[in-house]
Amino acid sequence: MNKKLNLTQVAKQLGVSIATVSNAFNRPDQLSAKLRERILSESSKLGYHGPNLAARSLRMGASGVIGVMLADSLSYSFSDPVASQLLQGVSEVLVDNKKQLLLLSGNLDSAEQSSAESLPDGFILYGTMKGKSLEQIERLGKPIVKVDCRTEGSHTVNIDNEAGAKAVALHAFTNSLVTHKKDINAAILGLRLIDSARVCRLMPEDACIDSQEISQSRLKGYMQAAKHLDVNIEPNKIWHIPINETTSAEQAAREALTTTPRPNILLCMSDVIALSAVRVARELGISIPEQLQVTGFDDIPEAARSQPSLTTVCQQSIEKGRVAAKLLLDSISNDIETQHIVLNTRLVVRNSCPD
Amino acid sequence: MNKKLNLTQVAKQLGVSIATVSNAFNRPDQLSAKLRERILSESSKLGYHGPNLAARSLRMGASGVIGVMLADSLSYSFSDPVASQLLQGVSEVLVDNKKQLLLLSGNLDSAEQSSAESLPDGFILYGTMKGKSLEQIERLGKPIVKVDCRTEGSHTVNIDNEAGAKAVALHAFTNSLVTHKKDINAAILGLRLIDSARVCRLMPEDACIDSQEISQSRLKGYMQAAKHLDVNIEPNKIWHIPINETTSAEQAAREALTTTPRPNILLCMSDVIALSAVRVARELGISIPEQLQVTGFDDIPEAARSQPSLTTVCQQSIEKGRVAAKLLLDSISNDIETQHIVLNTRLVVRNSCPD
DNA sequence: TTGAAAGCGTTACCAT
DNA sequence: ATGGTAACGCTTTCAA
Repeated sequence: MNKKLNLTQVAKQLGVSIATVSNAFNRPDQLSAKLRERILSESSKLGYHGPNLAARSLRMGASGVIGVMLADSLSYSFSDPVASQLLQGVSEVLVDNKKQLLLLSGNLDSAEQSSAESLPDGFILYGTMKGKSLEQIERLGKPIVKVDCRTEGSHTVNIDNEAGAKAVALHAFTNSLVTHKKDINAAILGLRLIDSARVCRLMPEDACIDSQEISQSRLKGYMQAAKHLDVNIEPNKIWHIPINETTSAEQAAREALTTTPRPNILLCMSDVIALSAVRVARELGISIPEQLQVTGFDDIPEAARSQPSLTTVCQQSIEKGRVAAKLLLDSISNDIETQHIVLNTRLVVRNSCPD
Repeated sequence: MNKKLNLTQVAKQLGVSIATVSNAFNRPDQLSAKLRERILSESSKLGYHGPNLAARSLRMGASGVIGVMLADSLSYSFSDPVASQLLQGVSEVLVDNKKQLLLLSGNLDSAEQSSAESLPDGFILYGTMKGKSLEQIERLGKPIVKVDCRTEGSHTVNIDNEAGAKAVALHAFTNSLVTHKKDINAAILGLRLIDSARVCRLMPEDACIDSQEISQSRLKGYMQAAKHLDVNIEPNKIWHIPINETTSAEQAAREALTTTPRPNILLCMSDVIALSAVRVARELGISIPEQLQVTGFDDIPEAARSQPSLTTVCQQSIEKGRVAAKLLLDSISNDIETQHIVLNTRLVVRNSCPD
């Protein structure tokens, strides 16, 4: 087996012209079907499986590779159910369209990405980028679709966080008033509300900060529901959790559930947080939903499986990925005008907060 | 902003030589630190963020990109907790070493991958590839590390499936005999034991087939434990589940738990299956662990969180990914001799099958 | 530090 | 269908 085989050598071996071999791979219409068949099968036998990507993309200015840049570290993203679902949707569409998937993390210092940003024909940016990677990518002038990040200049795909949060809070509140006939004492377990690496409660001045769009929208939705029913939620009933993982979430839940008077409603900004809260409640001997109602956000698969199953807001993460990928592919090939897509959310009522 | 900027133009703009700019990016030692600083910052200002990957890798024959090829579809892999954990470990190491991650799926028909296989400097192959993609990749002559797939020619990273399965089965069996003082009536919910797309029981002749190495090893482990305690498990007590997802798993569990006499031990070849079985048991009003012991395999995060939590075999998926990635990087730079790494498993005893 | 030039594998265009 | 050739952007070598 020859280690390196290129078009020229293959053409020589097969006794045809170099252009013809190239055409066999790229433009079926430029030669007879028979010859094409022969070239394809023979060259495969020789160990040549198609044009070298680097050379081809250097020449053509396009690679067939799509870059997905994640605001958090790659490694964390794989462990996050919501990011995984997004990637699931994205990869579905990319595979269907024979595009490759290059994963980039947006939290790297600088030119740490070796220079891989130059390869993809377009980018999906998930979350809000911190460093200068965003700027670098934008300057490439290639199509970009941003997901879960509001912005003017690029295509965006978002969900209606505010409406979703409002709906689930309203459900919990009215449920408490009507079914359980008791006063509402709600706490909020919030995700990334302020810029701090620690679990902590908000201060009065934090309540109006616009740190991370998504969480602020959800908070706004909760607050609208509260206002609607004349419920009061003090800043010190709102926890900030820096990262969507069980350890931080459990800590916050433990703090929240050991304050007096103890909250009887826990509005959680993610399912991971809510499931952690349910676990802490069980540890503390608090019964759900009699003594405590817990709501989530996202509707990750585990929310339906867990016991008690979780009342939450379905945000269609997989579909979000599909939509983003389709939009990107479309704008790579068609030069369309900037789109801002907003997907609906849906309230999913389950045991942790039943009717 | 100029859309396309290359080394030559940048050099011209900065009034230095093209070689010097190249050196600024690739060989800090070839010029003064001061000049380098200036070039880096100035060129970034101009909108040039480093050499074009296609050109660079064409010239150098190396791209800094690592390909991870998954035997199942990309989209499925993102939904599978074990695959996600592997990717988590892999990406950790790759990021640390400033390598990029290109995802490829191994179940595509043929040259569907556009030709992206030519880009990576090396490959991690996860699972047993079906099509000819494997062959194609092997012919590239680039370093390959195979994970969860036994083979001679390449580096491999595996776990000791047999020992793990034997340990967990022994635990369940002795637990039943000693703690619950009852006879053992065990069924096995197996993953991909035969080549069929449907949930079904094994036939006597299936029991000795070598379809998919991993599952066969686990089956062998279970059988050794059974033999050791003089327990008999007929082929019709062994279910085949074609894919590691809850729907198939629930169906198999339902079948198994409605046979008479009803099994009091369910040995499941994955945690996803075991958690499904636990759910079905609850639906059917079967109490765990009194009436039924369920064991899993993998130790995915949800196994610890679920209620009842799951007795299982920890296979260190994240670490497996790390090890594979390190081995690959090592063999890319050092030309080492073929290694076959086997990671240990560990029995994790929890509520579904307590002491 | 520099300028010049070769060459990585491809595609696209030309005239044949 | 072919053979020839320029160009894609880069790295590397060599002599200056």
